[in-house]
Amino acid sequence: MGVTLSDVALKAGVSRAAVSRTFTAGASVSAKMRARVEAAAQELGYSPNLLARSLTTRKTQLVGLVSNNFHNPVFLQIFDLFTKGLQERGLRPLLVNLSDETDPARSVQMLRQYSVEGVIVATSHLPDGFARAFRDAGVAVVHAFGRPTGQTDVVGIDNVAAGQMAAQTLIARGYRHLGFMGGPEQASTTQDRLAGFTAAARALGGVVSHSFAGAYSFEAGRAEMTRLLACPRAEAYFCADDVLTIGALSATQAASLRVPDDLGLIGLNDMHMAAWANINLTTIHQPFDAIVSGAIDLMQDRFADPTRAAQTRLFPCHIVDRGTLRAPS
Amino acid sequence: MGVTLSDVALKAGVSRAAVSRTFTAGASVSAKMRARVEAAAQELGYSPNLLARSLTTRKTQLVGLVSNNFHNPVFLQIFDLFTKGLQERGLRPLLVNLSDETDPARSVQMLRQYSVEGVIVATSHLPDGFARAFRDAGVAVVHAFGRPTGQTDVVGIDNVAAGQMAAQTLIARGYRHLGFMGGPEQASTTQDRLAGFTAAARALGGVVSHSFAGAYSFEAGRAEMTRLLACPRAEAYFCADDVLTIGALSATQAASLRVPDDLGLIGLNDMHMAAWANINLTTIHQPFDAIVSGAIDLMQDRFADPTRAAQTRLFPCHIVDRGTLRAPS
DNA sequence: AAAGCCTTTGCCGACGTGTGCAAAGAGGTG
DNA sequence: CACCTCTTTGCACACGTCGGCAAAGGCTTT
Repeated sequence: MGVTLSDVALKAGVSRAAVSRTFTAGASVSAKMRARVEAAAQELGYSPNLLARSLTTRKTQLVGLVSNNFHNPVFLQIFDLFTKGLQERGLRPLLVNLSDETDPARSVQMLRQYSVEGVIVATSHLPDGFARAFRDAGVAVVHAFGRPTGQTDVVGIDNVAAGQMAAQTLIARGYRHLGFMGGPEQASTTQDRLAGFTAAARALGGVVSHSFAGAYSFEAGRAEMTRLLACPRAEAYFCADDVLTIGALSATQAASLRVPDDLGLIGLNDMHMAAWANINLTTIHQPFDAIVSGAIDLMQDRFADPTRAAQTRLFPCHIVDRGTLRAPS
Repeated sequence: MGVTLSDVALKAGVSRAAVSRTFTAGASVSAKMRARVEAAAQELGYSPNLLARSLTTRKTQLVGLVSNNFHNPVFLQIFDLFTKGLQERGLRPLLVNLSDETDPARSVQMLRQYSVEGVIVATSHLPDGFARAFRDAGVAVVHAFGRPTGQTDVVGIDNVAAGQMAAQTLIARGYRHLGFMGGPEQASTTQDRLAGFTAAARALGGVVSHSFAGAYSFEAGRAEMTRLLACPRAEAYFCADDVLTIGALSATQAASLRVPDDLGLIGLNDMHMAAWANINLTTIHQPFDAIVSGAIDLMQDRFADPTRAAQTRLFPCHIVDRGTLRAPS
């Protein structure tokens, strides 16, 4: 257990440097030497210790993958894409669960202790000082699904535009009294989507009301819609997240209202579940694959040039028509 | 960037060893020295490089968290529990997505190169030679949700017993013609649940048929149930996974059958979604928290004693009654 | 065959940290 | 004050790897 460079060198009867060179890309080794070393390595089952290597190369290939939302099913898709994308590029994700109890500062310190080269934060809300702490330490940090600040690399969608798109779609389908159901009020995604939605709806002659669910979760969406249905209600609602929308849909069905005839619903994300036949949500598709690979690209760009200015990459969304909105009139 | 032991030692005017000792638990340092070093470290923003440390201590605190199922929403719950549990104990999960394209052998090599101390495989099917490769390398490996083999540490449930429980429950509710819908036929979980289900049902005078869905997914469950409903059907089905059950439920509703009056359904897992009001699945609860912390315990036990015999820990399940099965007669 | 060039090889000193060992210091006892 | 013991400190080496440097080797050219 734990066969090293020296063991291989000894076995092959060559210097340790020769072995090192056969395992480092772009080093000068003759074919004969390479074959000899590889034979010995094979026999001993050697492969280089990446942690020891990182000590001299200063490259760990380690990346922090940080999220605080392990409840919204959409994040499983996101983790899937990130892990695959990182693996393809030879990077290794160190997964950090930044749930409410855990102190962000501790996570920052931990990731620095492990010499991660980059950090991807997949959260709508970036904890205070989080990005700065990494920047100061020379660690590339990319905020996926965040709000552009000019200070940090951000990849995601234009949430204001997404809100506008929702409003335009509802108006185009003949709804006039519109409602917005957000997630937590302080979430930047909620704020931006609301701003775009309200502005566009008013510009098109719509009437808008809004409210917030306590979390981006099924239960919160269901509870909030249950509350809304007790009052005079809008004709259609834009819910700022699919899982929220599914909750709202459930409340609507419980109230024996028919969707989309009695009430229209449009979500945002187009997570896999939105396409399930018993859910069948009309929703705004968020291009997760583009966002994820864009985030990794941006991180690698920063590896190459740590001093470049912060960059923002926003990808366009589009409507996916299913069963919770009536057809265009 | 990258302040080291030497920097702190220089600043504090002490030896490097003194600094090292202030940051290693259980080392002999006077209070005065500790204060002095900590002040210097604080000022410089020093914290020890864990990768360099691991070179001498041979402890990385790194753990591989391996899964091949990033589609079943239940795994988000599982990742949540694992990341929290590992973090609490000072261990760091390196997340590996073992999807079909990626070669298991490469993942093994990668994890060994990063000197992980342990590997948790959260999959019903363990790739061939996976466990052995780690054992040979002296890496603790625990198979969560696996089938006991005696070769590897396994934590999970008794799937045969779970199948029996499903059968007993259906019989007790007055169903007599029973169906089993598994996931992929070669999955050990499917095989064991089927075996238990069939044996118990027959012992109680039930009549059993069975079939398999192509995957543990909504679409596969829906497709398989759609097929089943075209033939003479059973009175109630045990679906070997909640997400499969939800697919089956969707197919049943599409066929305008009422659940549980026309058809009974029971799932397995009791994932969060099973409790959603518009799903409301009667299902067998799998105690994920116990399984996850049991898996971490077993891994740490093996850190302490690498030579101990392989151990199996199975936790009991229980029925959670909701809306897809009629009440006991 | 000698000279010149380019490739390949080995030596040695990093990288940032832990730890055994011996020296130095502190504190108590006679 | 001398002696002993226990704690604290510093020195030096080790962990597994990379890479600069110079020596050695191979090949072509004159």
